[in-house]
Amino acid sequence: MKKSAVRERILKVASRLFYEQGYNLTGINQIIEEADIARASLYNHFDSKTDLLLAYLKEAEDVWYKEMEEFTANFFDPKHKLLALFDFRMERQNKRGFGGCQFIKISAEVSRQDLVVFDAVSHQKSRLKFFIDSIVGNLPQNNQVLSHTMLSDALFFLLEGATVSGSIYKNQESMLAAKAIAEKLLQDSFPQPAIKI
Amino acid sequence: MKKSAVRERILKVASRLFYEQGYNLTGINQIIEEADIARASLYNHFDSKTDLLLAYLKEAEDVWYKEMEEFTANFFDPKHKLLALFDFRMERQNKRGFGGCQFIKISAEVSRQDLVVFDAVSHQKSRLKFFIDSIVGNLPQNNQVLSHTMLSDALFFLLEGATVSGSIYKNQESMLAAKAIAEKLLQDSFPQPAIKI
DNA sequence: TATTATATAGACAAGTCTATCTGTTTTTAA
DNA sequence: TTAAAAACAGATAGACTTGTCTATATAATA
Repeated sequence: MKKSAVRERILKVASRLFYEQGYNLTGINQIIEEADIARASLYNHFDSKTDLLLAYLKEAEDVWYKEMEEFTANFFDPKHKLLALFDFRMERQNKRGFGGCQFIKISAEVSRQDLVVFDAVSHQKSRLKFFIDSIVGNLPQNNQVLSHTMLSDALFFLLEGATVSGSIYKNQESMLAAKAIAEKLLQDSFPQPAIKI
Repeated sequence: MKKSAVRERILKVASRLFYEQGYNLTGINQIIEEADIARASLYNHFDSKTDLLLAYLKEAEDVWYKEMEEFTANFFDPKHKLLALFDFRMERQNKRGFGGCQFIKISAEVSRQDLVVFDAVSHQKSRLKFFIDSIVGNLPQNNQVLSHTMLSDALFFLLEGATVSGSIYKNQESMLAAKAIAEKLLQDSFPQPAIKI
């Protein structure tokens, strides 16, 4: 079940262009030109531009999740594993010139009625949220300021908010600030004071 | 200095279409059709489609900020004023079918090199951030879990993250969760225990 | 009332877009 | 070596894009 090299080249070029200049601003002509393949080859591997978009989203999710798991696998302590998520996204955004989240970007480019695309996007987000939930579940029971449910939500929103903010200001300050907040939220609070009355 | 009614009609229709179906998926033809004006009239009031986009962003920022200030003006206590921000955005997103933030959406649709557009977007975000900063400054000095600087960042990221998340899942649960977190963060913590040693 | 500004309709240019099709060449596999 | 599969180049359809232009009609103003 070896995958076609042509197909992979198309997908690679399309992924880069969709991310860097937007889906709607990327034409089929540019893709076949930069991938250096025949027009018919593209339509042989993908039914339509929409089909190519869906393949891009699927591929992007697989790669994103795999890389994220690899990155955070170095950390065993739940607290540091969660904090590593901020480093992961910061590093990624640094590499990609602060273009923002691939999935959020696409969801902003397609029609609201495009349920298939929104499904693909929300699928990726739910997967990240589920990952966070599971790590938070391994934290010591409610030693934090927030309940586990709220902490999980908070970390998710901080990651998303900082990614978007960073993509607007084109810098990593947002993510650094978000990580600092997360660190505070993950701190043990209200330690029983070792005071004898 | 009365503004042209035609200009306003163009801007109103363009605003709706840009938001609901995206900037790139909205053609000049559809705008003049739905605004029921002549093509030449559009190009008399706006130099180009890009010019119309910039006018849209400016108008959107003015309206957004005005409505936000009106909404939160009912609250004097800084804590409740800050929490009202979450209600404001939730109400707005409810009305607009959870289409997400107007400014983030546009930033995802234009080329990265489009600095004029990115300036307009970051201007609106900075204005919101500044507003939050000023209210947080009125809170009792560091009675919260987070320092004022971090609290301000946290509230901003929670708002942005929850807006984006809500626009993907098309529901208000994200904003409700974000508000609940904000409530916790705004709570006075570490009250000096009335315990005598 | 005469003049100027603003609106109208609609043709048109010049280009882009996605997708299909024909026919040829190269690669793969039996 | 031969047959099938997959790549190629490139023309073409047909619809759509932004922006310009001409010419006419309406509305505001002096």
